[in-house]
Amino acid sequence: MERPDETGGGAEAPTRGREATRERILASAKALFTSEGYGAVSSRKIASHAGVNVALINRYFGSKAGLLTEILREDGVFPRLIEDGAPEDLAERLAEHSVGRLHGEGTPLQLSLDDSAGDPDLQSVYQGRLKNALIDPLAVYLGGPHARVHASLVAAVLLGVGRVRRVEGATALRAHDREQLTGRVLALLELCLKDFDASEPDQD
Amino acid sequence: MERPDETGGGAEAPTRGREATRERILASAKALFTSEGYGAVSSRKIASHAGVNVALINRYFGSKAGLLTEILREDGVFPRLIEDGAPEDLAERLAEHSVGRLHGEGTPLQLSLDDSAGDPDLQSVYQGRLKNALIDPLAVYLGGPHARVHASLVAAVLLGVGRVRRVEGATALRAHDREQLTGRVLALLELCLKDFDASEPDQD
DNA sequence: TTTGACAGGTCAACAGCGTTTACATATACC
DNA sequence: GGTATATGTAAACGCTGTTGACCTGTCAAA
Repeated sequence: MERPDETGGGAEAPTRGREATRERILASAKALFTSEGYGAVSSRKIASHAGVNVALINRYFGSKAGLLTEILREDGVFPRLIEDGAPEDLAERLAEHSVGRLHGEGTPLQLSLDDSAGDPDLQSVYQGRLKNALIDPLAVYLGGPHARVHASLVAAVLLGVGRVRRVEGATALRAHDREQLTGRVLALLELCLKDFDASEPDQD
Repeated sequence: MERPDETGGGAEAPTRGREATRERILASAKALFTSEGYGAVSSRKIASHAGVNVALINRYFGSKAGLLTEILREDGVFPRLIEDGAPEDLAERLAEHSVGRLHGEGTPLQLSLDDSAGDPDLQSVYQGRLKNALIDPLAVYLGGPHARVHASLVAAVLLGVGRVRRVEGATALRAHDREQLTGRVLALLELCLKDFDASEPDQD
C-alpha cells in the first residue's frame, strides 16, 4: 500500500502496472476471442481494445499463442472430465459431454474457439492440452498393460466426433435421437476401453 | 504446329504459354508441398521454383488455396475407398487404411499434407472433401433410414484416429500390435454401422 | 507492311500480420 | 537528488497473400 494511488487523485490514468495491464490484455483478448474467434482477432486489435501498446502482448505473454495458452489455462476451458466423478461413470460422462457439444453446449469461449480450431496456433495448443489433459491422465487412470492404447482410442473417438461436428455442422448427428446417439457413442468408448486379451482370447 | 519452335532455335526460353506455365506451377507446388508442407511454402517460393512470376499463381489459380485445391483434385489424394472394392469388405478396408496411415503408409504428398493439416486453407479444403468424398457417398452407399448418422460416425472414427496420430505421433498406437489394433478399429467401425434398431431392440 | 488487339508476363506496391528493437518515461530505492 | 529499473511507446522489420498498372511478344486484319 506504499504506492500512492494516483499522483494527485486523477482517476482516469490507465492504471500503469504489470498486473493491471496483464489483466487488461487477458480480459480484452478473452472477450474478443469469444465474440470473433481467434484468427479474426489481431494482436493490434487486442491491444487497441485493451488501451495498451501492441508490444506489451509480446512482453507479457511472449506471443499471441502464449496469450491464448494463458487464457485457456486460467479459464479451465478443458473440463476435468476424468478426475471429477465416479470412475465407473467415466465412459458415460465422456459420451454425454461429447454429444452435448454436438448440441451446442459449452461456454461461449469454448464454442467460439471450436470454430477457430483450424488455426495452427490453436492446433498446437490443443495438441498439448489433449496429451496433458486427456490422454496422459486417462492412461494413468486406466492403468493396465495397454493403457496408452486405450486412452488414445478414446481420444480418437472424442476428437473425431468433435471434428465431424465442425466439418459439416454434423447436421445428421444433431438431428438424430440424442439418447440413442449417446448410447452409441458410449458403446464406442467402451469398446475402446475393452481389454485386448478379453476380446481376442486366443491371442497370447 | 504452325508455331515456330523458338524464334531462331534458342533452346532455353522458358516455354511461354498458358498450359505450360500452369503445369510448371502445379509441378513446383506439388514438389514443394510434398517436401516442405503447405504452410511452409510461400507463393513467392513456388513462383521462384517454377521460374515464374508470383502474380501468375493468382492469375491461374485465383489464390494459393485454389492452387492446392487443383493439386488435390488432379492428384486424387483422397482414395476412393468406398467405391473400389467389395461392399462387404468396406469396414475392413477403411480400418486397414486408417491403421496403415498410422504406420506411415500413403503417398509422400498425403503424408506431408497431414503434417500441415492445421492450416486453415487445408482445413477448409479437407472439410469439403470429407463431405463430398467420404460422408456423402458413404451415406448413399449404406442407404437405410439413418445412413447419414452411420456415415458421420464412421467419419468420426477415421478422422479421430488420424488426428490422434498427428497430435502425439500416436506412439502408443503405432507400438501396439498392428493386427490387434486393426481388429479393434474394425470393431469400432462395425459398431458405427450397426443398425440402431438392432442394437436397442427394446426401443420402439 | 503497317496497325491494332490481346493473351501472357512482369514489376512494384498494398494492406495486413506477428514480432522486435531502440527509445522515452515513470517509479522506487539509495 | 540522483540513479537504476521497471513499464510503456513508436517505429520499424520481414514476412504473408494479393492486386493493379504496365510491358511485350504474337497473331490477325487492313
